[in-house]
Formats: sequence, C-alpha cells, structure tokens
Amino acid sequence: MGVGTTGQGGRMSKGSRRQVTLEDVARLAGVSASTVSRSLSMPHMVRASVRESVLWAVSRLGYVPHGAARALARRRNATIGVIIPSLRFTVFADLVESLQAELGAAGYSVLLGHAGSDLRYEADQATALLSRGIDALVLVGNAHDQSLERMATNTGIPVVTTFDYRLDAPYPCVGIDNQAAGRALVDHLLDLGHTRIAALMPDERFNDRAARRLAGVRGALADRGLALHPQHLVLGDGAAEVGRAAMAELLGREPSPSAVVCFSDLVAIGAVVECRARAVSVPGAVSVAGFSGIGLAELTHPAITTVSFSAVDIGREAARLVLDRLDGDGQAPSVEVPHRLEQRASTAAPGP
Amino acid sequence: MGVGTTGQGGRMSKGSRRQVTLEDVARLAGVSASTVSRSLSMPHMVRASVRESVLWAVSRLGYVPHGAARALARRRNATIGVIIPSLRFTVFADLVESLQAELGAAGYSVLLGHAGSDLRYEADQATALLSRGIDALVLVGNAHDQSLERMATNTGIPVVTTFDYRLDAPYPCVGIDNQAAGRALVDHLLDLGHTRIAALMPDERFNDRAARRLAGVRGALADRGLALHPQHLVLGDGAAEVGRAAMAELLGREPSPSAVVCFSDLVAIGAVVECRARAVSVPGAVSVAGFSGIGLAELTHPAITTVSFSAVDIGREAARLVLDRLDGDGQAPSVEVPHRLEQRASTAAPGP
DNA sequence: GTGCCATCTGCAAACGCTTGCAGGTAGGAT
DNA sequence: ATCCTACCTGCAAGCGTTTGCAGATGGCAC
Repeated sequence: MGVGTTGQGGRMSKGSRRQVTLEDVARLAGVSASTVSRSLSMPHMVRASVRESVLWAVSRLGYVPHGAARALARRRNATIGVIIPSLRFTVFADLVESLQAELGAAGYSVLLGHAGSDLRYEADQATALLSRGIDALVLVGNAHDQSLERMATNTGIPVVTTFDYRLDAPYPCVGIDNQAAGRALVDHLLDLGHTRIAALMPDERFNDRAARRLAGVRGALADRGLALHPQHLVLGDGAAEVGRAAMAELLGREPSPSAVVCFSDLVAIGAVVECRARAVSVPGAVSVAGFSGIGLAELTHPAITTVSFSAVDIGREAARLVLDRLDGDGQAPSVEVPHRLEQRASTAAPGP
Repeated sequence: MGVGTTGQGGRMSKGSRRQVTLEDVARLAGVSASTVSRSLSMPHMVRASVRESVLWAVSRLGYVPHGAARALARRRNATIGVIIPSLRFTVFADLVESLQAELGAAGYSVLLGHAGSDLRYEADQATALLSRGIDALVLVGNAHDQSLERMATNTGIPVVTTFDYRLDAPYPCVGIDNQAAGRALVDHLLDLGHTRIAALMPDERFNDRAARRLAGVRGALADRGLALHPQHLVLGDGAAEVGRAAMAELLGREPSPSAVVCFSDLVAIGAVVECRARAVSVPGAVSVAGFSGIGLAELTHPAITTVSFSAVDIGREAARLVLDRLDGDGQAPSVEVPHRLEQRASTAAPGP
C-alpha cells in the first residue's frame, strides 16, 4: 500500500494516522516521556505546574494512552473475561450488566464470551479470552471442561464462578443453593397436595445448575416416598417457545402431571401459554411453577409462582470476589445469594 | 518485593508465576522465537517437521500468546468495542450476541460498554474502551456526544452505528427506518378508525430512534389532519413495569385515547397488564401496539400488534460493516434492515 | 556563601511479540 | 561436481508504556 508521492513520511491509508504517543506529548510539553506518564498515572509525583502543562499538551493533541503498551509494561490488562451461556436469558444479561458496572467502577473492562451450553465451546472461548489478555475469569456454574481448568491453573489467573453456590466448588463462587431451591419449589407443590409432579428442564449433563435443582426435586419427592416419573421429565432449554413445546409434549403423556416445575421463568410462561391455547386451566387443571424470578413472571396471567433471586446481586458479589483476588488480600469467601419462593397464582391445590 | 530466601529467582506471590513466553517455547523446541511466532500465525512459512516440534513444545508448556504484546507489535487489537444502552433490553442483548458471534468467527473479541440513555456517559465509556484498545466501535443510534465524535475522528477508528438507518447518518449504519416504522404503526391504527392515538415512549432528547418514530407518528397523523394531543404523550423507558405505570397515567387523562402505541414491546406488555388489572378491555376499549417484535409479544394474551425487525440481522450486518472497514475495502454501504407490521389481537377498530 | 535534603525529572531497560532483511540449507539442473 | 533457486530460519529493530535508579534542581538552615 501507499505508493503515493505524498511526502512527510506519513501514512495515508485507511485512517491509520500514526497514533499520538507519550513522546509526542512530552515534546510538546517540553518534558520527558516518563514525566508525562507519571503526570497521568501518579499525579502526586510531579510538580503541579509541570503536570498542568502536560495535561494541556495531552488535551491539545488528543492523546489517548495505548492500552496494549500499557498492559505490556504493567503486566496487567485491566480486563476481566466473562463467559456466559447466552445473553438471551435475562439472568445472564443482568449478571453481565451488573459485573460491568461494578468492575467498570474499579477501572476494569469486560471482555465477553458466549458459550452456548457446550462446555467444550466454553473452553474455546476461554482460550480466546486468555490469549486476548484478561486478569481474571468469571464463569457460570461449577462444571467446566478439563482443558479450561488446566488453563486456569497454568496461567494462574483467578477464576470466579456464578449462579451455583456449593461448599465443594473448585473456585470461589457466588450463587444460590440450587438444590435447596429445587427442593423448596417441590415442597411447596407437595404441601399443596400434588403427587404427580413433572419437570421441564435443560439437559442436566450440560448444566450443573439444572442438575442440582433436579437433585433437589428428587430429594423432596423421595422424602415423601414419591419419585419423578420418567414420563414426567422433559428436556428443553430456556425459551418461551421451548416451554410451549415441552408443555404440549407433557400434556400428551401418561400419567398426566398435576403440577409442572420449570427451571426457567420463560419456560414457565411458555408452558402457561400452551395451557391456555389448549384450554387447560392453570392452576385449575395443572399448576405451573417457574424459576429465577424475572419481572415478567409477576405480570403474566396468572402470575407465576417461582423461586426468585437476584442476578444483579450475584454480579455485584462476583465482582467483589474478583477485585479481592486482584487487588485485595484474596481471602474473601464464596457467597451464597438468597433465594425465595414466590407463591403466586399459577400454583394451587390439585383439582379433584 | 520478594525478600524471601527461596532461590530460583522465581516469584511466589499470588500466582504470578512468570508467564511462558515465545522464548521458552523456542528454547524447548530448539528454534528461534521468530520461528515459533511464524509457526503459530503463518504456519505455511515453516517446514512441517519444525512446526510440529514447535506445536509440541507449545502444548507441553501450555503456552498462551500474550495478547497485549501481540497487539503492540501488530498495531491491531483484534477487539471491537460495543456500547449499548443496556443489556436488559432484549434487542440489545440480541445485537451483542449476534455481533459477538460474527466478529468472533473473524477472530475479533468484543469489549462491552453500557451507556444507559445518557450520551455523556456513552462518551465516557467510549474513552475507556478506546484507551483499552479497540479497532472499531459499534454504537446504537446516530446521536452522540460531540466529544465522542471528535475522539473517533482523532483516533481514526471506524465507527458503525446500529438500529437507526438513515441516509444522512454520520457513520455507516445498519438499522430500520424508524420514521417509516412509526408511521406504519399509526397508519394501521388510523385505518382501523382510531383518531385519539397516544404514545408511550422514552424521552426523545436522549433517544434518536424514539425521536424518529415519533416523527413518523406525527407525520401519519398530520396526513389525516390529526395531531398528537399533548395529554397523549407519556414518557417512560422500556420496562414492563414502566409500561404499566405509564398506562395507568394515561388512562386517567382527558381526552382518553382509543389506541396506544408503545415504542417497545415490553412497555406494551406492561400496558396491557395494567388494562387487565383495571378491567379495561384490550382491544375492546383500547387498542395497544408495541415495537420491536420480541418473541414474547406473540405469546401474551391478547397477542400484541407490533412492528417487528431482527436485531440479530442488525448485529450480523453491523459486523459485516465493521469487518469491511477493517479488513475489506471499506466500501460496504449502510444497510436498511426491513421492518414489518405484525397485526395481532391487541389492536382492533375502536368501540362505539 | 556553602552544604544538605527533599523533591522532581530523565535515562534506559524491560514487557513479549512481529516482521523486514539477510544468511543458510538443500535439492535440482547443468 | 558446481551453481542457482527456492524455501526456511534467525537476527535485531521496533511497538508505546512503565519504573528503578540516579542525577538535577531548588530551598533552607547554618
């Protein structure tokens, strides 16, 4: 490129004008590059008058520090990697937004990766982020690909996991007790008198939160001498359309359930919609419960019983943990975020 | 630091084991650093046998390239900045996810910033991303703070805007024609026979998409000799709860509207919920229309009439534009993403 | 006027990777 | 056997900042 005759030695193509460097600012301000650097990141180390003229030069030139160079010299990227299954799920969007706010306030940026529900793909994303340069990694759940774990220990960067709190977690984590939450939901239904309880959930092999919830569901049933009928377990990921389809499937099965727990509110909403479409009364003919407590679950008709918790809180606490590992003493413990059963209109005692 | 007596010269604190470098790999593979570098990024330039032993050394050492160093040397970050109002809005989450997928496939990562609805804050985020090192910037809408625009031209990085297509856009853009969309929605209501039409929308001063839609609304009304009654304009940002509140407000006003257009589907959902709570029939007593075509709008009862478009398409096209500016010939033109009026059950001819 | 101290400032060496250039090697043609 | 030509590989010079160290500067006490 650049065969032109334009002198000056300057590039012309594609807006790649040479970037303004510390050196340029230094020259204009009549000081050395080190002084400029210090004026910007350790202001107290330079005399006020000098600092002032440096600042003037900076703004005159529109100088913007070069992040990569800074990261290289400082051996710190000021960037946190966050890998989530998908932004389409409100809870993860909330997590990211919350993380971003907290970390941003502490001077860190968020580099985002999407993993779908495939641990293998998650590991790939992690590699990408790692080689892009991150100081810490935030993940969802406690089940991860071996290669990811190895990478994490190799590079020695802190990892924090979210949404699943458990004592034996491999990394510091912040989340809810999914097992207890699953149990609470089913206990509620059992207390209402249900015995034929079904579950609409993601494949537990790819989703350790779902696995824990399912364990809670089974546990609660077992405690009353009941069990989850094989016909009562329908797999499906967290979209409303999926909830509809899964509910349709379920309604055609024998024995027919009197209550359905969904591991996501959107799925529950879809399930309710399907019921209405088939003139199956909720909660008259079948009770439906959701999970996560997204705002919408409260507005539907009927309002949906759910286990609610705050993804925003999870994000905030996760950010705290990350910052503790990075700038603190690294001792901050995992935190359990509370969940609460929200009894609403979509669940009731089973009909006769 | 490190006053300890542990030999080896190795650091011990906080997992900051010295990072494995190209040099280390080179030594183990018995070649020079350049060869390792080339083996990894220009494989065809190195003999297969050599490459193989390099790769072996790489995996043995668990070498991960240092992004900052690479970015510094290459003068390219392989990172794209994306600033959106908030992830809480489905459309923006879809945008980000789509962008991330497309850009990721091309080897770029996404650095995320949230701007709320404040242009000033957006500019701050842009500064942060810029100094973190990005090769291009994706924004929402075509109205931005002057300082942001100055920064963009100064640094010369490509900017692509989304969600608002217009011929006079300052940067290449991809989005819908918001004015036409607003007009289409109101024309639909006018065709049904409505004359008292209200709008629930964000403050147009902070949201140029809303401003354009409003222009469309006013235009459509004017064409039929009508106008938006001042009492019929209620401000409120895009959450369902806000829609409820705004609808409550609106129902108390005189003259009472016979139809309400909401500039977001969630707001429309909230509005419908509020109507039900007050036993105001939709569409019997009042028609309600939404905007964006999120999946949920189809599942509510009644299903909500809306102008739908694909945020995923916008993301994909925006990614194309970015890549064109970065790796292509930079000639790819702005693209208008189509919108479509989805007539559903929430709108009907006004009652007597 | 001299000497000492406290503050500031500049020098230069990293940080880890890329890449133009030149040298080396091996294989084929003569 | 010799020379030429590809094809590989290594050297070393950056890329823009940070930061330990030492030198410079100025103020103050004597």
